[in-house]
Amino acid sequence: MPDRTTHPRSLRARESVLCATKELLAEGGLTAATVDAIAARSGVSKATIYKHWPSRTAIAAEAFGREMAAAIPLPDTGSARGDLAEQVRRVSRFYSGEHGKVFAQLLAASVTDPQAAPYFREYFLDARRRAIAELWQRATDRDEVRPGITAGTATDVLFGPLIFRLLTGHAPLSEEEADALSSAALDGLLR
Amino acid sequence: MPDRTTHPRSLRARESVLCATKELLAEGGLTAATVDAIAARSGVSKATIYKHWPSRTAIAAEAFGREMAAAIPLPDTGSARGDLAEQVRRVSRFYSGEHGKVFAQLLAASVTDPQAAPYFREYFLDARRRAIAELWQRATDRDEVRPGITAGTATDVLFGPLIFRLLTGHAPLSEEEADALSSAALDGLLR
Amino acid sequence: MPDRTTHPRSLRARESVLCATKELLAEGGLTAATVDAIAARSGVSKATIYKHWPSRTAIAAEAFGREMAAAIPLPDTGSARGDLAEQVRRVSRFYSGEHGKVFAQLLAASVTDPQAAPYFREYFLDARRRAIAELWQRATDRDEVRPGITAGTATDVLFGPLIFRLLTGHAPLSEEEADALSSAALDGLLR
Amino acid sequence: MPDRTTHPRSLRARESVLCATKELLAEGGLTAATVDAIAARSGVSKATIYKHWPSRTAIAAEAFGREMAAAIPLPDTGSARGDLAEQVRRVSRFYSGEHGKVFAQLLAASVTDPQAAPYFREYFLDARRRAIAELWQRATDRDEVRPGITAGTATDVLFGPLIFRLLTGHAPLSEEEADALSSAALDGLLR
DNA sequence: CTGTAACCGAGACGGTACGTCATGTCTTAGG
DNA sequence: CCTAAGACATGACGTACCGTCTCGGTTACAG
Repeated sequence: MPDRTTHPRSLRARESVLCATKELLAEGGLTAATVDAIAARSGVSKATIYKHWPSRTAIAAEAFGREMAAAIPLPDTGSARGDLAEQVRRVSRFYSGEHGKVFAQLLAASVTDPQAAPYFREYFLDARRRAIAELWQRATDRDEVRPGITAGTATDVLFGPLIFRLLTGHAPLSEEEADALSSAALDGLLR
Repeated sequence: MPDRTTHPRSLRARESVLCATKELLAEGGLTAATVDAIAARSGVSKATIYKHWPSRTAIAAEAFGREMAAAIPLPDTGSARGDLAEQVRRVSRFYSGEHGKVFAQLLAASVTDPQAAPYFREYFLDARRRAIAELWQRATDRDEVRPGITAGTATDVLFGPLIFRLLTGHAPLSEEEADALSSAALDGLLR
Repeated sequence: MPDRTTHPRSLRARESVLCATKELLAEGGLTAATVDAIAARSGVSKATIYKHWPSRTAIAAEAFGREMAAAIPLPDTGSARGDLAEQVRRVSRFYSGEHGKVFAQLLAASVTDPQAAPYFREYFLDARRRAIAELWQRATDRDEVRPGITAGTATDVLFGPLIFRLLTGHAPLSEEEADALSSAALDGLLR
Repeated sequence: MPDRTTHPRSLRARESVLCATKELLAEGGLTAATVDAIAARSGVSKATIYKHWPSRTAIAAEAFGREMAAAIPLPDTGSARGDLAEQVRRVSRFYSGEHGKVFAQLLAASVTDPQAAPYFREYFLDARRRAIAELWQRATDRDEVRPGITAGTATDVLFGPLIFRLLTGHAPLSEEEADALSSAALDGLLR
């Protein structure tokens, strides 16, 4: 976890590193975001980098996650079903774009690198899950959900399929496919 | 893809390599299945190995996939819903065990290593998907499925959530959770 | 040493190999004359090649030596001094050309590869030494030589410097230099 | 060329490598001085080694050359002829010993490996040539040399024959032979 | 304003694995 | 029987990136 040092120099270093990493990720994916490359471009030394993050994957997760934080705003269509379907569509679109590749690489790297997993979770999953939980709460309040289904279950049933496809590439991530998936899933989740 | 040479020496080499890899995977996961380690244990030289497979991940995918091929037999409970729920339970159990870790590493590695992806697909996804497609066909024949839902969609909605949890570890893969997921999913997939 | 098999197939194989090697040497020096390359170009299998020669260097020595056999004809200027000086000039010219590089590589390889040394000696040194010995005999007959100097000594004093320069490249192999060397050497060898 | 970094860590690494290489050369000749072996024995990683030297031959040249630097002290017999003859005898003795084999391997390797040639030249030839040039200067000062003969020519005529014999092994390097060669050569070089 | 202690950049380093290359041996099938 | 074709073990190569470390110079803050 970031130690959020408040020393001004530390702050500057953190900022430079995250910015450089963001650029490198955009240019060549996770492969290009070598620690050496990050150090070279950011002007921050490797020693300093390792004082702030436990591994390269962690840096990448934070850099990319920060950038993506507001990339997918929560929809508000008036109905829970509409909101959730729209959210699936948006996430699918995000995954199928250039960013999707980096996201997949990051997720894959987090499997291998246990030190980075918390970063990935913090900067990607938690925010996303909280967002969905909010939509789910709305739906619950409107009494649209089937009884006994938790927000966690709903999230996994709705977005797990997208992740699955993103990682294996066994099926497309088009809008139609996203709708088909969300439609099937929502039939089981909502009344 | 394997060239399935029928040359007897090639066969022996292939066999040794896959067997050694299987052992290494069992002992230390994908990390331990180094090309050097595989070469050392199998008695097959690195040069020969690289004549048969494009990368270490490809070897591991084939070795592990072959072993896992019959690990999850198709259930036959009499009803489509029962079959699919049971299959989700079995896959979940598989993922949550020791093998699950290796499977996750393999899936993650396939994201990074494009040369290995086809191997992973061939030895894991395709067989599994065919199995599900068969169950789905049974269900269709019994007129239990909701109209317009393809076997592919069903597969992803049922198993995507498991994969999602396996990779991120954000939620457990217990039997109860598996049932909760399959129950919600099946409500949307079947009549 | 070549076993000079007289079986017609063996002869054809030998011929093909030597010819292919000659071409490869001309194109890319000793480096290019890989056993695999020789086998591929000659259409003779590696097993057969190794039945006729003990190592790649041996093949190259024979192939190149055969070609170079008549490359430097013995001069006949009328005087021993003239003949020897001219011979030094010719050998120097040979060394400084494209062939010189290959010759140097071959000599170098023979140092490392003891199996090839006899081949190198047979196809290069012996013929050359015999030629010089002949010139030396002529000189002796004409009573031009200083007493007590053998043909062997003369050969080494005359040509050793050229070889030295060829190998280390520390000094040029121009005609002037050759004349300077032969002049100095001959002053010590002849009356 | 060595970068002669004054960084203390670099110095330590350089020293370890050269020392380990020296030992390996003594034990098994150039063949034994593998980069892997050097790295293993010196405790310096291969990556670091390749940061300091362009090739294994270069390391060997420096390590061996440094050791041999003072192995052949310049004689001072009072006369130029005596000095030079004695020097030829000493060099011949050096070549004919155990070190001679390594020297020959090194010279041969420098032919093949152009990156190592400068190292070989720097650590062997240049020092040696400078030494001879000094003797030659003494001789010139005493007015013992024939006119028009440079130190370079003298060096090659005196030592080329030894190198020639060392490499091809076509004739012995005994003391008598050395004297015969130097005698013949000096008759042509000095008054 | 200045001393001093923390901090930093630069980058060398050991380590581990990678994927490639050429050698010389050995096997198989075919003429 | 000898061959072409080529698979194989061996062993070294040179490269990449990781994460640690050492060094000497800066910076920031306290006295």
